[in-house]
Amino acid sequence: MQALKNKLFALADCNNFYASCERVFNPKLEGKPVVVLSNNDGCVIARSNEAKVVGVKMGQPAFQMADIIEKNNVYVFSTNFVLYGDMSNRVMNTLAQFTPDIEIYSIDEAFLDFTGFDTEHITDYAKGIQSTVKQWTGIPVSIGIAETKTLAKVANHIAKKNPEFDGVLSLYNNHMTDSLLGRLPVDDVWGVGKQYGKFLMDKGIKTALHLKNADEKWILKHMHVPGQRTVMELRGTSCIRIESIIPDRKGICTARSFGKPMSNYEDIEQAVATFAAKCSEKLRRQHSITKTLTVFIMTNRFADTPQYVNGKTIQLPVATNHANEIIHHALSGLRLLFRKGYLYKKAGVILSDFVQEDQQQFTLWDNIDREKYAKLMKSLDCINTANGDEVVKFAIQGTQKRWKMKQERLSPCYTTRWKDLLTIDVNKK
DNA sequence: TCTGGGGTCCTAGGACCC
DNA sequence: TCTGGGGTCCTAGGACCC
Repeated sequence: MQALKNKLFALADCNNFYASCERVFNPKLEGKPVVVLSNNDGCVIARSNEAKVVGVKMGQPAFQMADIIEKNNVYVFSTNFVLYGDMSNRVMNTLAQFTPDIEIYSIDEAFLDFTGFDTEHITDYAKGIQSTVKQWTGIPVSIGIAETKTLAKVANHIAKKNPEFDGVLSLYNNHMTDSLLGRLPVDDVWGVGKQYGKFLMDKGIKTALHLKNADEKWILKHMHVPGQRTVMELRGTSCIRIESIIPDRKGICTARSFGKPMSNYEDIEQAVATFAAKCSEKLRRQHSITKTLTVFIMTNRFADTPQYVNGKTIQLPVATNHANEIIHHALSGLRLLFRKGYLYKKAGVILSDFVQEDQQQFTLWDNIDREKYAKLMKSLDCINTANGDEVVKFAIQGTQKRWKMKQERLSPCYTTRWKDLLTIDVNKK
């Protein structure tokens, strides 16, 4: 493991990101409990602080909290990924102004390389970033600073949870570090999940400080290389660098639960064709072609009805990213999988085993005019990028979408759809 | 009635080779 | 009777992240 010398990292993380996005264009939500639900309006995936206070739990199924919602006037939203994606771009573009090297780690988080920055005034610098992001995008962020990414994560976590820090905390040369680590439960450390968290607790390693001081050999034995790296990082030795170039995906998956159970083959066929088309589009975006495709279908595992879960993996004769071929193979898999008489709840398509587009290997018997289809795909992507998803699509994808997910509480696409643009009455007081 | 979706990395173990 | 040792590749499964 190679240690990186004299590094300084910041982690900027948006507070309750999806809930905050809903608030930006809907000021009446300010100070009110707001929650955002997963696809299909299933579980809670984001909560404003006020929603946390009234007892809404992360991951809780929506139907189990009808009481809390009613009693506390909780505002509930379906996921609006178009809005969140656009807001994320705005936040990331703003953050990028403040460092030469940024790693967009997730939709609401970025690592910033602060190496070589003036450490004496680093907290003020971060406060400047925080207020700029708020002013330019309306999104509140918290920023943690430290010599390693893991410690920057810790700093961010503490800054977010303790109001006295105003959302910015630097652990660089901070004599409080160990006492703060001593108050942080071990499973709040980045890289320690549920399983390892429980395991460590059972062994008496209950806090981040315990983990920092744990025996390295023992950690290596039980938590392997990633665990060892976490311990090193807690000790201030940087092992995880900034990855500013987004690597190509090694697998691409599009899967959805249906809005209601489906038994009809044609409905599921339309859904699978749509997922396959979506996968191929993601694949083209990174200029890859795929050699392997998996299609799967399943019934509702929570329901008291006959269960069926199955998948089919297909090796493609020639690697491709053309929608027509990917759809064709997905549907031939589906035909083999489908059994009559079940109520299906979810289906999906997974692509794996990629090579670069320009490394295409043709076979002797390939009689498809690939150049022609490549042009077709280019036009298709062009039109859909300019005019919105699925403006042009394949007939097999259907127009009814009886399978479509439930989104009963969708907010407008304030920033990406002309008709959803807000109008402001300047005369009104 | 109602329970998300999309990724990554690492390890162990089996098959196979010389 | 006795059954090496080292390497690679692949896959399944388990852990993690958001």
